[in-house]
Amino acid sequence: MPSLRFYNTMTRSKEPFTPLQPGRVSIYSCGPTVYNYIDIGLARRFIASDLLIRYLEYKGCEVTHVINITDLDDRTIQGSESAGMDLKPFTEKYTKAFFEDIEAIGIKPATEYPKASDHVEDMVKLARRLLEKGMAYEKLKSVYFDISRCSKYGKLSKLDLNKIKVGSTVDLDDYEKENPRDFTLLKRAKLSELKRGIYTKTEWGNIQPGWHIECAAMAMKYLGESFDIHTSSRALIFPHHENEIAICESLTGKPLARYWLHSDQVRTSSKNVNSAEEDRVTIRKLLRQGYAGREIRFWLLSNHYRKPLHYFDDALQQARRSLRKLDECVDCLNHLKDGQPYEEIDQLIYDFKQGVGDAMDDDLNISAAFSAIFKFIKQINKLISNSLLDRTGADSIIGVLKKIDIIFNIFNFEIQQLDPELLDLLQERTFAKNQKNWGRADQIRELLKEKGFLVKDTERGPQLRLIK
RNA sequence: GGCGGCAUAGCCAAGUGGUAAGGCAGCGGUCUGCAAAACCGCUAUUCACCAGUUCGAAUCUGGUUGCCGCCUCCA
Repeated sequence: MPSLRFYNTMTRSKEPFTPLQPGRVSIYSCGPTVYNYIDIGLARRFIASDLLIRYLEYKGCEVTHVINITDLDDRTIQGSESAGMDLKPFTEKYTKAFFEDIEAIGIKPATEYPKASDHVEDMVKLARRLLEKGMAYEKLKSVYFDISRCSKYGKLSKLDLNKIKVGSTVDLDDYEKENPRDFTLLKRAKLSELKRGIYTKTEWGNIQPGWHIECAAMAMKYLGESFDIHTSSRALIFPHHENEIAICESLTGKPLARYWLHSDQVRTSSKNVNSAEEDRVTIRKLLRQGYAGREIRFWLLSNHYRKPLHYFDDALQQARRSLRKLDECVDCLNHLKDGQPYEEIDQLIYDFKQGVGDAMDDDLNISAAFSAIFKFIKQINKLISNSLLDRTGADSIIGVLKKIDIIFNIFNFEIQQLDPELLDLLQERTFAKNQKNWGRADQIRELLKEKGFLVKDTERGPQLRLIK
């Protein structure tokens, strides 16, 4: 895949992408912490990795994708306590919700979804190895990573440890580290956790694994010591990914991931979405507001993954209207009967595929790819309105759109099956119209609207469109 | 204080040296009993500002201004 290039956070530049094994790509994505419903910020992260995976598959790669489920950490423990639930049913509830939500927005299931709670032993083993190597130390029954022993620490975030402000976002008094920059691998379980039975017994005492070692353990267990791509959001570069790298690479001496792809955040009125609870825009909330999953998907997809995406009131409405344009064209193609064969059709299709491929090869340039799609749609519409397309041509176009939609999953190719009752109403309206009984015709139009259908009078007779 | 990102039409946004893609909105037209939808057409002499390099700059260099993100156990 010489033409495919990704922006690698590690090198801060676009690099040609070549997988470790030709034709096979291994990807790890930081997963959700299952203590709440996912919001659009988190959803965007998974939309970005979904686009990446779909494009690699479109290019013929076999992709192994691992998304972890963080079901054992401070948030889930606290969340379950406030909810008055045991940890397991609590996290299971939100894990199930997570799967439902990503399915609703058309995200392909990952190959594996390892849970942190099932891998504590692997984490303890990692900590043990780090201690043996002298990369970690135990203090007051917690195990910390010793950053001073890791010369490459900071290579991903390019932070100069001597210049950062320590303690600006964390209360240092809570920890007994030798160096405030060291991070926790295993931390001593709290009294409340011991009472609830949420702890793991080790040679250092009863502990809770830290977040960084969770991802480190699961990534290496499922994808090996070195894999192709690590995806996540930019906000996690420091300290999370830096610490993951520190843990894994000081044990293996190999690069954990060869490419680091980070998506940017979703912002709501200049604030980070992960702010106050009532400000959180969850996928569930949007679905309840009547937006289709595919509309949410299209919107989340609509800006380049490395750029911030702004959420505003009309954003989803705009996405809906854009999709309508695509649907309308597919609808026309589906119903096309006559017309002249268009001789340049193969060239048109070839150029279109080329346009989309060139755009996506360049670090998944979605704007340029969508531009190519809408330009193509416009050309097709023109052919249709000039009767320059025959059934065979229409079929080829539907074929290429279906192919391209492997990447985007935004088209709707379903041919609508209408209820006979609706068809009767439509027929009655046509009859009324022929009788010039406008009152009755408009009345039926209203009635159909109440049933959720819009009447369109087209050249090939009246059509119904579902209002979503 | 440190590190990084961004600035292109009413809004979103592509474009890293050759004369401004695309979407939404707007306007004009076709169709229609009227609508709606759809389709067709139009809509930035100009890319935050100032200077420089160049035959040529949104694109490169220096500076200025404004906005945003991250900075240790919070995912």
